[in-house]
Amino acid sequence: MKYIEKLRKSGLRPTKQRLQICEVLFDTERTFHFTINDLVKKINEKLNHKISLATVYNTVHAFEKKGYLKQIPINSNQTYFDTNISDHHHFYDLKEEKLIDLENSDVGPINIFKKIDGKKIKSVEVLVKLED
Amino acid sequence: MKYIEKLRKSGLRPTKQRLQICEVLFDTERTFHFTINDLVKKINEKLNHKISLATVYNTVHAFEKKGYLKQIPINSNQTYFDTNISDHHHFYDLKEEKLIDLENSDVGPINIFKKIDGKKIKSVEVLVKLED
DNA sequence: TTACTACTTTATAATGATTCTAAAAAGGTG
DNA sequence: CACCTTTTTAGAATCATTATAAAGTAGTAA
Ligand SMILES: [Mn+2]
Ligand SMILES: [Mn+2]
Ligand SMILES: [Zn+2]
Ligand SMILES: [Zn+2]
Repeated sequence: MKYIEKLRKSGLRPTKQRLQICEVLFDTERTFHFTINDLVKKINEKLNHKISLATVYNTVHAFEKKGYLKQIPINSNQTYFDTNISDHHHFYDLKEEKLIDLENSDVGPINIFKKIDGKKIKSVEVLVKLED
Repeated sequence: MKYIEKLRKSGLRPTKQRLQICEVLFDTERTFHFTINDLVKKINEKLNHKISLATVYNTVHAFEKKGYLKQIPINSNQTYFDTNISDHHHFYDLKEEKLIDLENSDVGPINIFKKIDGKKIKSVEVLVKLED
């Protein structure tokens, strides 16, 4: 399996559950945005059995910490994650409640003129809210 | 009181609780960011009695709907609000877990080249995460 | 293979922010 | 005041997320 090495390199044991979650998350044509609930549904569809909810949470957080997933800041009662870990921005369709990627070429360069002493910029994220 | 008219114009009855919350939120030198919990603490400090939690939630949401408060999208278990309703962006200090305003002059113009059919841009918000 | 240890999974309970409920209180109007 | 609507409130309910702790598994070295 191609994910075994990836997990080992990260210091994560390649367990059955983690490998199966890798398949659901990363064996896709396109990247996508999801909540934990979305992911549990995908797992139940793709596999014919369940992975415990605690494991799904644990795994997603482990993957996020290792940089294989990104969390998207958005006002929702649920946390949104992204399998697209490149630097990029988002549309948020308020009616559909769906995120849409804005690739870097879709957004002009962003200049931040203000500086805070002793702090470095870690990331710059743009959220563009869409209405009808 | 200066807030009575403001509330009346919005179709909100100027109740004692709403006026007191107005004082805590808007009788300040500077705008600020807060969670519901922060606000409850401020109310308990400024006034010598409590306003029920449900009323604080109701009022904040009513004010947000009327445009007197903004919600700031951020990854937190609590919802952050802003008394600065101008178009502006934010630093988020990851260690302090504090928002810092970026005025429009602190950020260069932002160009979004992508369009989605039938959708209009409602807002563009930049979140700049800071680390040490 | 076996034994050992650390890590992982799991069911379940706990937490905590937010929302709901429905009855009491207060505002607006005449 | 009398009437009606809106608002407040305490408390319960909801629900995403995290914690717990016992059972299972992976890695490793004898
Ligand atoms: Mn969802
Ligand atoms: Mn706070
Ligand atoms: Zn994305
Ligand atoms: Zn602000």
